[in-house]
Amino acid sequence: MARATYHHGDLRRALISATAQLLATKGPSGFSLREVARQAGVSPAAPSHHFGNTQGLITAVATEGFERLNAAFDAVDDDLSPHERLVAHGVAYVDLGISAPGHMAVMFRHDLLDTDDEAYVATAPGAFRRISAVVDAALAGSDSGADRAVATRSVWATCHGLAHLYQSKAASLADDAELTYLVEHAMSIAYLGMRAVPGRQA
Amino acid sequence: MARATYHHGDLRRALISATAQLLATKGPSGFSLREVARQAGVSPAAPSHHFGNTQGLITAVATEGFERLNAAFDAVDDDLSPHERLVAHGVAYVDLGISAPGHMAVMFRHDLLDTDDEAYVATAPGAFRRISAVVDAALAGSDSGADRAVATRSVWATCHGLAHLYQSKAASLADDAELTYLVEHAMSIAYLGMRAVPGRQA
DNA sequence: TGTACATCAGTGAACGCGCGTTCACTGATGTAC
DNA sequence: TGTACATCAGTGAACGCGCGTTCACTGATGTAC
Repeated sequence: MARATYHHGDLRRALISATAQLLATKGPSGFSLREVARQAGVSPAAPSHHFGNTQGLITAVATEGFERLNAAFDAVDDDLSPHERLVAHGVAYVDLGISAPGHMAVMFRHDLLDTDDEAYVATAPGAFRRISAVVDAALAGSDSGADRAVATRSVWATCHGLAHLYQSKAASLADDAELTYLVEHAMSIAYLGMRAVPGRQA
Repeated sequence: MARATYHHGDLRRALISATAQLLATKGPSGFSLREVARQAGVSPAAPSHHFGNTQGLITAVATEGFERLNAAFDAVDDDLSPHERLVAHGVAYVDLGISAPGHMAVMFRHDLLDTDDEAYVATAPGAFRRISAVVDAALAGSDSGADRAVATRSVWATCHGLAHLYQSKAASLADDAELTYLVEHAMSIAYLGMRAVPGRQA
């Protein structure tokens, strides 16, 4: 990856991409600033120049991951039923784990992130808010006694757990299609279950 | 932590404990063999002597984690209803995340483990089998169309996600009691949901 | 009970390595006139 | 259009550090007689 010019052009983006790729293949433990620089074909000092330190670079990757997740959520068809929308959001979540494993690997690693970073703070909470809205819609019109905050976190945890187990190869899933099948059914179980919680009248 | 004798007595156990504690406070990225040796008050070469390398030590911690998880599952009262047993298993799972965060931090980190390790192989799959049995019991007697393998993994992922979000402080849970409350309701949602899946007749 | 000796568990100094970060620098780019 | 100069982006050598692992060693333990 030899550069034609002395200046790179868009080193910031190149470093983020290289980091995501490195995280996907070696995981956070196998990651180093020097290795990223090597992969980007750039001197060892260059990453510090752009991101200050490791934490800054990891945070930039995580933020990009949340941007993609929010975009995927927003791309879900408004005309779907609440049930279908919940399923679609679950699928979007684990799809990110498939298509951007490097990003996913650090998005919730608060030990590696600078959680005060401006761009991160502006992006990350949006994902949770979107899930929350979908769960609200799923509960609307039912006489379910389910606590909305609880239902939201339960859905979130289920998506997160599926993506995580897939990523750690702990779920012994044959392929990506099986994961999609799995999350679809898991979201249906969540939908049916949260609506079936006995209400006040019951 | 000065030793009275030249021989430690039970260095193997001491190293595992020190590792678990270190993992709980600094996470896997902040862990090193030398630091563990330091915490155990032992020379830098001692851990290698017992576990070969980092992977061996981490695998021993993970295996101990699975032993505890299996024991907690087995301690669940047989006389409970299937619904209650499912809830109790979920609680047992996240309780391990609370009481043994260091163990939990590595139990599914296949990138850090030697998954061919004899003790690990003898222990780890048992946890999944126990959850599987509880889900089977929860579905028994219903005309649910839910795929058992799917329901099992969904339950597993939900527990895993809750424990993980709690551990990474991503779920902004006030305290341990709130996590327990959360998992109880999440398991109820799963129970009700998996039984509500339309069957063949529907 | 006492002695000799084999085995075992942990030592500690040493090694080479990759790391993050620094700093004076230099080549490229953009702007003013 | 051409020139001077300021700004910017990335260099590359150097630093000190903590790491995992090695290896000859030594102190403690256990066993045989």
